[in-house]
Amino acid sequence: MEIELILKYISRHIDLSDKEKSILVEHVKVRDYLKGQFIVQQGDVCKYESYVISGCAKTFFIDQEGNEHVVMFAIENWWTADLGSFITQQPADYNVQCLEKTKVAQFSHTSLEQLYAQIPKLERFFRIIIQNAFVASQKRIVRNLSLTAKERYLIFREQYPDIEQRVPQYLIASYLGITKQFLSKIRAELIMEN
Amino acid sequence: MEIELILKYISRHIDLSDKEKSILVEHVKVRDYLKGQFIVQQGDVCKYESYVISGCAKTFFIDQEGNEHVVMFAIENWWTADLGSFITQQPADYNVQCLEKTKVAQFSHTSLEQLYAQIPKLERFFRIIIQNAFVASQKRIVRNLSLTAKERYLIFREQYPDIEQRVPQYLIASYLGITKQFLSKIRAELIMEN
DNA sequence: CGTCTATTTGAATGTACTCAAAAGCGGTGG
DNA sequence: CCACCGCTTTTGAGTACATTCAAATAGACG
Repeated sequence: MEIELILKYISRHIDLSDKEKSILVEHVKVRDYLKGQFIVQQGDVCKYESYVISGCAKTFFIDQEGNEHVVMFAIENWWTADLGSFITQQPADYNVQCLEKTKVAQFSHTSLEQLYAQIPKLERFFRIIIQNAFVASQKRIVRNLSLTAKERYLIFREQYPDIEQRVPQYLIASYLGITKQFLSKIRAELIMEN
Repeated sequence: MEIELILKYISRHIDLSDKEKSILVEHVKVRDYLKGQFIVQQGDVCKYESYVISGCAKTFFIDQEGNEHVVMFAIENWWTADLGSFITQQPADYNVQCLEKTKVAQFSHTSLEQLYAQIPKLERFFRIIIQNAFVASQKRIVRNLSLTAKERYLIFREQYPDIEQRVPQYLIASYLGITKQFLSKIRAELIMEN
């Protein structure tokens, strides 16, 4: 069953007894989204932390000029949410929208607080997950500051080959912080070079 | 005593009994650094998570071309470390260097693991701290992608007025991802505008 | 006062952007 | 089967934001 997947994933970081597993399962909602549906909408409070079982979603926001900026992608085994909104229960800055038919396991804010109380080890689990996410986020900042668009694209390609193949190019450009036209030119250059 | 400060800080997020406080204190090392000294050096394993009691430090790295890039600053009540290195106990990517005479409270990797075992609530504490750091990090990515240098500088100024006054301008330029000359020109423009 | 470091200013250049238009590509219906 | 539609990607010309290099000022400290 698909819920086994998330238990297995959590068990990579902490040990769970059968009882704890069943408590967990009670608090998880598995939900299916169609391509184009929103898991989180800018302005709404982010109700869930969502673990992607299958499919793919983008986190993005629209700036003052109306331009879309992709903050991150989430595929299988990734977490997605507007964490800032989830933590504070204030309106979200970001949208999370499915790019494919997507199946997620969701924890609500109250469920998660109850789970933390009943299974304190989960604090550890999420600490580790977020720690890793933070380290990755810092690395991305560093790359954005020190590398050219071309170098960033090459790193993205080798780091997320799965994502590159599943997502339209203009969204990757947005994630990299460049225009779709410029990414196209970078790609043309790369082809020339070989 | 200065160690009270960190206990007070931790108590903002979790309740600690007197016994727990004393366990904590046993595992914390307070250490003084002079201006210019390194808390972490690129290539070494990052041994401590350091909580800044007083003073100021920069996290930076040197790229292939030999240019310095400031990743973050840490002042009073901030944590600093190469977290990636600390977690994995692999060589650090970053340097942490004091910009002033700096007093920190340090947790070693083994101390922290022992503390997690003895005071599981600390998992919660660090989860919360890192969660907030992650959210801030994501926001910075977004700003770097969607705003001009001038806008980013204005936000930095209002967000970290303390840091701006204590740190040389060329380091702020580096943090913002621009050259020192360009920051100088932005400042000239801003003065014109008023 | 002189030296060292930090900041400012200016000119030439480069990287990435905007706007506009063309080409490619997948699906749908005649 | 091909023609057309909508959407994505490519190409080109002109522009803007930020950089490099060089030199001049300004500040800090002994």
